[in-house]
Amino acid sequence: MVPVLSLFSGIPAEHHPALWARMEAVRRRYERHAYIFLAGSANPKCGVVLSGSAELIKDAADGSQALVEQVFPGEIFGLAFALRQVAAVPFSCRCREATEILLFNPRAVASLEQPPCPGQQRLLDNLLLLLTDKTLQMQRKVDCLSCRTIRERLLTYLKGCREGEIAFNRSELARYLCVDRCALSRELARMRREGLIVFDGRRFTTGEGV
Amino acid sequence: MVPVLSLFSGIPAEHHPALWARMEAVRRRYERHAYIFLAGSANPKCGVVLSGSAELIKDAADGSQALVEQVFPGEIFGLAFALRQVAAVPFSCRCREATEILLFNPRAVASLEQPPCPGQQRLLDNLLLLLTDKTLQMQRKVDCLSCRTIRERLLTYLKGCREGEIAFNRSELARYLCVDRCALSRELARMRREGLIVFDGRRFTTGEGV
DNA sequence: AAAGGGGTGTTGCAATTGCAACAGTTTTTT
DNA sequence: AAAAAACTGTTGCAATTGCAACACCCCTTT
Repeated sequence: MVPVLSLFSGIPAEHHPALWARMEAVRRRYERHAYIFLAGSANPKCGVVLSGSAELIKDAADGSQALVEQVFPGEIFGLAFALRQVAAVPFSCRCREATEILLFNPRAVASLEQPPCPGQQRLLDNLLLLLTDKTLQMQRKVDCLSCRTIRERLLTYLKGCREGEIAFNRSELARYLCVDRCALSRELARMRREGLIVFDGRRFTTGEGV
Repeated sequence: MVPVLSLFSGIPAEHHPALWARMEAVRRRYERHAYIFLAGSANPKCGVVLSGSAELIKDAADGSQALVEQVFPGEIFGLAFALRQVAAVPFSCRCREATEILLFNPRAVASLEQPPCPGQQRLLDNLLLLLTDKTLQMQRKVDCLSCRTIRERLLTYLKGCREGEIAFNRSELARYLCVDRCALSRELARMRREGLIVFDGRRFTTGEGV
């Protein structure tokens, strides 16, 4: 249970059992390609990835499946929707591999109506930080999508990647940037030809380095 | 100070002064078109609009100024960036009119290192909800930008508007959807001709009603 | 009355993109 | 080993979009 650290960080282990109960936490296993929830679900729970990984998929009218984001161990998903008890989540959550998830009700953590458990305040604080990071991550995505050309989107995306290795394969990258895979491939070749970027598989280097 | 309600909701007025001190809150007035902060600023504070309104602007390489979002009385901005002490905010914040802002340090609210003031826990809770709403708002924007054609972007945007009246004028809408204003205008006329939507100024009606 | 600023709609043209069809590669399954 | 599935790159063509230039409207200022 190592990767839940960020959620429980700073909370002594002896308080965890009571908190789990308070959170209405449930542990679940899913197989590869299994759906944790489908678009349109009401009142989804919030999830933390314990092991494996998942992806949030938004189905478009034209049949394309945009990749909202990927979720890795220690990261959460669905927090905002669970807190606001949204009537219909706008995306589906699918496991990319065999995956273990901790589902819980964040409203129970935020609720001040019952007397707080030891550590609950700290848990709330951790939730705030996790949501903050999600917001920043989403902001980076908006930055990418705000660009009008594939080239700018790509450069903006690469600027946000510290390491040379990106988290997506080609078709995933196209779905994340919401562009046609073939057009992305064409533009990549063009940029390489112009000396703007160097890449091999998932490893990218821009002209400036980094 | 009515519109700050969501931030201070549920907290008795007698606790406000101590909380203000704890938050390092400062009240500021700005004129129309004044900048509250510029893109690239470090460690920005978080703001709540007391009166007036502001907009977050992202400057693109090509000179276009995308409209990240608008902020109205009672709403916050910059929360995630302030909480994470981001080194360079990716957008500027500019007042759309004469505006009063309450600037504060959300880290002081979230900090558990000092003994909490009365009401601080509730304030933290309110912050979490405000950030949640921002996240959902951002999610709607990503939904719009995930669409590849102006028509789909527009329909997605309109679906998210309960009332018939939208919050933007034409050029603001184009900047929000990250499309050329003229192309937007052209597409609007086309959709009207096809009977897809009816509109007059800021008032829109889609084929299905709503 | 004239001038300036800001918002809106129209349109021709060039550039970018999506689409589709295809081929090559690697990986997984049978 | 053969077959199937998945990923990647290429390219012609049609559709959409951005750009630029223009005209019109409304309002405020000079």
